[in-house]
Amino acid sequence: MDDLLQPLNPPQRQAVQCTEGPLLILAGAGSGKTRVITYRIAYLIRACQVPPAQILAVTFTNKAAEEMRQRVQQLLGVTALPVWVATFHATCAQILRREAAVLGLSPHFVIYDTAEQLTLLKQCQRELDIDPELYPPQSLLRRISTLKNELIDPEAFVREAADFGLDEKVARLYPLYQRRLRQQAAVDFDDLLMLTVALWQRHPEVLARYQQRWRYVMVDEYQDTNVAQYHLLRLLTAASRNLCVVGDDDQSVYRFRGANVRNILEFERDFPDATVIKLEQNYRSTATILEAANAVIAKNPHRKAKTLWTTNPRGEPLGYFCAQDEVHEAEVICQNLVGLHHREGLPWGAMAVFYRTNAQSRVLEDSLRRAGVPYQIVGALRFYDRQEIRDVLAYLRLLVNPQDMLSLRRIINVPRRGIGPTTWGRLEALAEAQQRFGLDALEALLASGTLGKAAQEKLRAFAELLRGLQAEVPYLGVADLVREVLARTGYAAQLEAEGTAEAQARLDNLGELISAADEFERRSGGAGLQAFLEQLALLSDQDSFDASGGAVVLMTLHAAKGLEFPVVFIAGMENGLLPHSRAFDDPAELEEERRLCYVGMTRAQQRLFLTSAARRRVYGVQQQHTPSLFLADIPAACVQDYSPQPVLAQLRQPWSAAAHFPPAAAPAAPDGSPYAVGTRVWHAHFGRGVVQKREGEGEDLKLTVRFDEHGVKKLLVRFAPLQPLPS
DNA sequence: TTCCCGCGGATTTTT
DNA sequence: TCCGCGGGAA
Repeated sequence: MDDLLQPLNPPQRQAVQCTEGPLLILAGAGSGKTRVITYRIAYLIRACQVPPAQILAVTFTNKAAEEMRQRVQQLLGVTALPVWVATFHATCAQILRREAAVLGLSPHFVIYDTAEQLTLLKQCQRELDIDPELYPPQSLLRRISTLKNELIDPEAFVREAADFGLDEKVARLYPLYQRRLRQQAAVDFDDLLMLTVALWQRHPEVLARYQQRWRYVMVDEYQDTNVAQYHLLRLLTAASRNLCVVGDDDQSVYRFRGANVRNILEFERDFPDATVIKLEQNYRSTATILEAANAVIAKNPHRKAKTLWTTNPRGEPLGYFCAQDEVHEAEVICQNLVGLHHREGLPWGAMAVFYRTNAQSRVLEDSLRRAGVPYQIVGALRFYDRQEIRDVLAYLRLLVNPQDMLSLRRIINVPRRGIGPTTWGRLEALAEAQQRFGLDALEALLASGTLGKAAQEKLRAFAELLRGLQAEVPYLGVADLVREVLARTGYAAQLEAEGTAEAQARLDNLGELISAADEFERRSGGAGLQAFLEQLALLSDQDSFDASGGAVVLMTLHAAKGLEFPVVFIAGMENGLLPHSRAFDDPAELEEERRLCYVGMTRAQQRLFLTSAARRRVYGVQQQHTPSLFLADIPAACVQDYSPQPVLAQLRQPWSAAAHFPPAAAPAAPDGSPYAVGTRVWHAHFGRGVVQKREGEGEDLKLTVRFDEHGVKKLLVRFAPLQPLPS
């Protein structure tokens, strides 16, 4: 057994051998945390004789899960292993399907993604006559999502919600939204977690089954868990107490999604008998890269004390370049990629470019394409978000769950079959009146004889089409079902008839969908349509990343978490972008931006390049940007400034305004007045704020301002004691 | 019912 | 800048 643990350093070995009771592994970037988890699983099985089926390992992405399984199997020299390795969401989805009956949920429920949630919420909003201008659906949905992540169900919220403002609206919307979900046998991402917690809390006998089934629980990326996930873990391990969590508070970057750093910071309070092990030796990066990253993250208050060190060589200094604008920036990055590839023989796939926002990828893409550099973008326009794919998937979902009104609505007139809003309105009214949904409602409508002759005939043909497809489900594989849908609905024929390049691209994408279905069938041993759809719904952006590909990788800093590359570029190192402009209002947000920067820097093994642009087009508007304040924290000895006019030295001066204030100057609106959207302002009563919106002009200029302390106000410039802040 | 046009809002990050 | 939605006309 000792030979199994041979490759581990002392703290790693200690972590692996500490198998009983609560265990917190604080694993710094590049300290071999994945290795510790995989060895720990192998050790439990081989040395402690734990049956593999009693082990649960939770990861953040499906990809990470798959990799972990492979590695454990490799360690143990087996080709299959009944260890449960999956994401929280996938695990909960499985549990909910199995236990659906107890909750009064259909076991064939569909999982709605963000776009579908938004569609449904907008419907509810219209129904309740809540003005989308005053209450943007996005904000309402975010609020509901937060509530779910905090395990506050509609009933509870209605009891405690404020009776004014956004929450008053949410208190009306949330119950309706939830009711609509259930009517069509749908759940959203957050429901997966919230419902599983509810299931376990209300049905101790069900919980007991899972407690016995999974006696050893391991969680990766614990810093990114939210309240719901925290409760899931507490419930599940209440009896065994064998909970091992691995994480790094410095890499917590999903606060906006409800992730709660508290979980990791207070693990020791939650589990007073917990063992805590720190992994502080970094095996990934050069000493220079590590020193630079350490210096950046050191500025954050509220961290667990931790000092990463390495025995790796110092390596090259970091490179920094301040470009004129974003096009120039992209070109410089591109030239360097080409240089590294041709002069130093680095494979394209060894290099990655990170950025803060997806919008930044476009300019980079243009440059790379022109230069003939092969690249892959991770997560930008997801394959499964394409219209044609979503259309076909809507058909497939309807076959599994005929109650799904959202999918029905999506495809009832796609391709065109002359069924318009009037008929749909009838269907919706009937659904509400008779509480019958989806195909069921459709057939009730047909039977009611209230439709006109033409509408009746069209609808009948459509219902027949769906019933026909439904009858095929038990007999056909997933790929064949996709082919059937494409053929029988006339979807493929319509695209072929179009004959445009765009239509051809869509057809190609659909071909790829068929391949994906084929692949799924092979790998899953014919698991069926429902499993296929579920896998797609829970796919993450990172899952599309092909590590073996010989292409430069482009992705957001968030997507980069957990990966590593010999060479890393971080573009857009500017105040307003990294840190993002919306983070300047809130110290906690600013800390998160710093962590994001740290995550990006620590992905690099050999070389790290940082770039910024002095001017940048945002929504087609030119903006002046100052270099990121994070750059000032990198020790001078670690970085070389290659800019035509070096700026780093100046940035490090403590009196440098750029290091403390975000935008360069108060931007002026096209009409020359000083209150452009985004301008920071000072109000005699409300204090500091940011202009959100302008209405009217001249004398009547009205501003919507979000104040740091007093929320959103509408002000008439003529009367308000207001002045723009210069920077 | 469908198509077209014009306007407004978005862009932070995502299981 | 671009996309999506809503409203109005054919």
